[in-house]
Amino acid sequence: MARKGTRTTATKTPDIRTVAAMAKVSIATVSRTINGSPVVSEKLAKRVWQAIEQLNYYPNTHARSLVSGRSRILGVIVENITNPFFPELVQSFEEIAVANGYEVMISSSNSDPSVLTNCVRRMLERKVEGVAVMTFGEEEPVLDQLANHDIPIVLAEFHLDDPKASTILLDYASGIRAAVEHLAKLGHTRIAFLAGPHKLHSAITRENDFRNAMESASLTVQKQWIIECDHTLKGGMAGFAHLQTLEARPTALVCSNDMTAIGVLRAAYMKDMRVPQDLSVVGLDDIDFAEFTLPPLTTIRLSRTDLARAAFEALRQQVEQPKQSKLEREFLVSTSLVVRGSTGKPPAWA
Amino acid sequence: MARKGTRTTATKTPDIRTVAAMAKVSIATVSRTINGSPVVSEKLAKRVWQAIEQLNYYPNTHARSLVSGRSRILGVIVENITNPFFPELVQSFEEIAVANGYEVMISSSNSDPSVLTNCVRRMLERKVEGVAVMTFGEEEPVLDQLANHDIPIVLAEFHLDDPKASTILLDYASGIRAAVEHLAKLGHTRIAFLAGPHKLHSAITRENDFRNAMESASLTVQKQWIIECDHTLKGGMAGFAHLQTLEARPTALVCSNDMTAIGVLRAAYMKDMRVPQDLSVVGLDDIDFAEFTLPPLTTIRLSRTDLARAAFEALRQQVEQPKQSKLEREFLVSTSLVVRGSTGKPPAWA
DNA sequence: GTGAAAGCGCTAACAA
DNA sequence: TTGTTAGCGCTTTCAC
Repeated sequence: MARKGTRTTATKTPDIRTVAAMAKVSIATVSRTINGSPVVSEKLAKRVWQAIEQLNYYPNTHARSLVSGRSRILGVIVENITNPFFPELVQSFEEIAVANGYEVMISSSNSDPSVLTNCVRRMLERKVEGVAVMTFGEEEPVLDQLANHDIPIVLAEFHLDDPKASTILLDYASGIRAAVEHLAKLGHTRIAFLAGPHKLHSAITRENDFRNAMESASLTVQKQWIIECDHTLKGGMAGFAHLQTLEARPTALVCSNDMTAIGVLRAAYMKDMRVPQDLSVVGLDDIDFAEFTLPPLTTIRLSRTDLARAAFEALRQQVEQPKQSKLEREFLVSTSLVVRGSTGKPPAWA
Repeated sequence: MARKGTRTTATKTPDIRTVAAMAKVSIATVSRTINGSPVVSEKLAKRVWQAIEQLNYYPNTHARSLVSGRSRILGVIVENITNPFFPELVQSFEEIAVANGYEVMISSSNSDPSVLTNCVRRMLERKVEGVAVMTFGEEEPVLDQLANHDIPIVLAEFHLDDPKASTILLDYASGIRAAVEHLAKLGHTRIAFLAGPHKLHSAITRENDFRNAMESASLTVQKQWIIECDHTLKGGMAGFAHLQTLEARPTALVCSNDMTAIGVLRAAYMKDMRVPQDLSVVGLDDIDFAEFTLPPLTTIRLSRTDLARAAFEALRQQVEQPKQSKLEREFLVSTSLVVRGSTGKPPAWA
């Protein structure tokens, strides 16, 4: 094989045998060298690495996975990668995973159970070693599928009573409290909350956290100022419009997510209301775009990097040294306030 | 890894033998059934599918790839998935690929050659059947790597003289011409262009297309109104600021990308200039956020769906029936104008 | 420390 | 039409 001056002729892709032949060792030695086995003598290892380089050889991961039983692939399921919340999450997860020698398989569920089922199937076929389900409330359909296969799984805000399953808890309370305190310090007392859809577990949590934060700040929550929106731009616009119909109006607004806040910004702009002079607005998530709105959005940051790190850590632990204790399978990700330009003192009339 | 006859306890994940045993057929029949071979009798096929379902069996793609020599994985390299241009591209590509029985491996180069090299290596190890390099101008480092491995590759706006390489050409001209005509029709004659960094091939193309469009519209291009920015928000703000220092000012602005336009929007807002009353602004890309700016951005849409479709098609053709002709390896993606709220009549003073 | 050889789960000849 | 069998490229005993 190693004949004829090892130039890049139109030969076949080199395999472990090609390397072994060129380095004049057995394929076992090549394998050991690649996998960093300490028993290989330096001399042979050097020859092997040289051959590998010269042949431009890459080990075939399929063969590797097949024989070792480990694919070193982790799956990530998000609701939709075009939702601005997810790209950064995916990116961080991938970086961490790759740095730790894992490959990542990404899929969007598009909030469609059949799509979800299908992408879990694909992941199972590729023999992923663990799956991070970052869909925030559409988990049910995959649970059985995954659990049946005894694969480690980590869920955001969802508890699964299975020793292979971990949970990531999001601590919205701290960020929401910081937001309310920030507003209170500016002089606001009339604070409204544009909630998310009540079918979402996380939306309800956020709303409750808001109530608690108000109480902590000795502020009164007006029932009519808590409005259920739907986490979209249009929802935010509608929420704002509804608030405008009220006799008594708030001077500040905390929104259950950034898109809602951006909707408020737009609706206010169209009504010639100035933010923050006439109305202060706070978002939640800190999507990349929050910094580019007019004015830049003050928001409660939910760090996607932290979330990704927690998800990866949860999975790795389960893969490498399964934790029996339920507590050990729980991870907490916190939130924090990012003050930008959409909050200020309340208007004079208030 | 001792072989223990054909055990079939519920503990281990079922393999093709398990299915064969349960369906009382040979593993070849199971394989044929799964792969839709027409020779299998209905009766046996039914038994096989039943066993598959009952066992919750998923074929192991690693074994499949190994023996068939086909991984059915396509690689996509983007510059950075958190760049708003890419998520939709990735999403579309994945949808199309999955619908056609391919899996997708996504990687970000982060504009770092060593990261890029590393992710190509990982793709090669996973034996991808083709790679779409959507980095728009950072291709060089991967070219040799990929070309040496004789793998189909498709590049955006980059020609590679290799029978395995296809190119996607982006027709900015049509969209830019539409934008200039739209502006001209509104009454603008004083139109500036905030260009991208000249090191980017595509930025220069866009600038030239703008000049041509102006000429076609019988409008004069003022040299001082063509400003090299850097495709970022800050760059757009700086470009706007520079324009303000000029004696003669434009009434409308075409930007080389959306982020630049958004920077202009912000800078104008801070200077209390109203868009579009005082200044009309046009972007390019139509990132998801363009529709959420204040005012919503009129922009030249570069369809990521079309781009994804072209990239997949190029790859598939090369994988399934390689095209020799250079022309057949070229794909064109066009652009179009999306009129929103950031363009209007020129101000009275003009 | 090194090599020979037995499979990992599957597909594709080739037989029957 | 169905079954038998030889590998795909690699890791991992087990000898030496």
